[in-house]
Amino acid sequence: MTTIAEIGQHEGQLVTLRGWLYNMRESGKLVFPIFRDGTGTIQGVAHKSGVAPEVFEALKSLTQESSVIVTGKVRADKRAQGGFELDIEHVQIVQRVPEEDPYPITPKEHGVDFLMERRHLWVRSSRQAAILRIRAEIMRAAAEYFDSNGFTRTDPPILTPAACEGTSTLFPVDYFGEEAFLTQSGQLYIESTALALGKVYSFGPTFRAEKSKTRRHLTEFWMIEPEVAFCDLDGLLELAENFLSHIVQSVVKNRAPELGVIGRDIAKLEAIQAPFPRLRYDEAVKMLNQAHQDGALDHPFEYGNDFGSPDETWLSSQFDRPVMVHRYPANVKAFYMQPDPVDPQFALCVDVLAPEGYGEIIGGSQRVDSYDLLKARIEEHKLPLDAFQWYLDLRRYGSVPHSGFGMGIERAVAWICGLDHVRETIPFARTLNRMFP
RNA sequence: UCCUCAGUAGCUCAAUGGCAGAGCAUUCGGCUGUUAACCGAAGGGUUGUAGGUUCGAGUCCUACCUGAGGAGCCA
Repeated sequence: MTTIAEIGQHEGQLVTLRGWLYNMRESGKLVFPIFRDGTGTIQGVAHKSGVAPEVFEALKSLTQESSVIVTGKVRADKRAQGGFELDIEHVQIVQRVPEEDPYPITPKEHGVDFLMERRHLWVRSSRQAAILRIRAEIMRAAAEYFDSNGFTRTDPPILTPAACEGTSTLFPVDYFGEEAFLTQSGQLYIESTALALGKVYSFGPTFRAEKSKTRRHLTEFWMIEPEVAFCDLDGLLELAENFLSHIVQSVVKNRAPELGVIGRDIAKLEAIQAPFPRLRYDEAVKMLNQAHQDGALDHPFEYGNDFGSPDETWLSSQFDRPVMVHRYPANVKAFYMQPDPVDPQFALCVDVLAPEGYGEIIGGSQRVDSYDLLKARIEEHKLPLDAFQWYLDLRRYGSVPHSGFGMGIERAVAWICGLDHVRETIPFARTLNRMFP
């Protein structure tokens, strides 16, 4: 018993594979069934004269996605896509897909709606399977980076009593007759574990009931968030660039075959090495205004605003590495962000924009550490002070400068894989119009 | 919530207001090296729903439904 991924180690040997029929071509007394087993695909070959009659008939009768156990000899062949072919000797059909109800996803083109409606089957295709393996590597490497750099993983609750930021829309749930919400970020909770353990991170699903209909939005997405005590904005920028470099280089090193399957330009990923370019908000605004004058952007940028989606897309396409834009105007950013002591109009925050036009994948900041300022901010934003008393405790008892960021896994996967929509980056995407399957 | 576009065979798409079509998939037949194989044949339709205009509507009009792309908001 072996797998297609390891087939190269068995050249000339008789092996048994367990899997499914991916596609089949025939030519007279020859059949070319292509098998997949979850680790890859391989083409089998059988001559009518070379195998037992019942084996040849069984192969000819196979329908797409029928499950099989197939035995054959591994042979290197220049004509084969993976370099190897299987000379079939025997096949056992585990379950044959009936032709009156054939597998619906053919090797030809399909529309988005059709495929999303059959996402439970679509994940079997080579391309989707490769994306899911790369996603898994990104998640593994992300956790590995923190685990091996002195961080402790502390998981925040998913059911929460109130909004963390008070702005985004939350999904309400009935909690024994009281209203609770699905978390939209673990940040406030890991600020408290950071003051307990020093360097912490959280990694889990988050939920936002925003009615966003774009290629960058899901209502349920995974976020990895580090939070570090005694860390300022400069320390956070360094953390972000080292973290991202580690993830991308891990994917290049460990998932090269999958990057090949999806046709990703590996040279672009190899260039993702720290340090990353850093831009103050002011400098970014200058670039945007110049771009508008040059006709690259339709609308002039108004100083003091947050960047719009087209602005981010343009900015991020100007660099071959992620660009870190820092010190936005404080009034367009969240209430918990520390003002810059040099000029308090600006917040000590950062957005990391992925290159090739992918835009924001990380948002973070140094947090307000003064009790009085944080309390004033909560009141200014008309947030319920009572609900934030526990959060204010973190500034009552041993407050220290601390910083953290959040990275959306699906946006990172979309960028690293070069995809044009985040719906393909998660096994079952939850979007504004789709909760099925 | 707003703007734009789309909905015809299982799938991807055609059809000037005038006979409902093709490729792929499926079934049958042919082919001893196919690479989204190819060649021949067959079956397969309440044109998203409800109204309206017209001698005649897939096509024009109205409303609704579903989906897609974008804006805002965000990761």
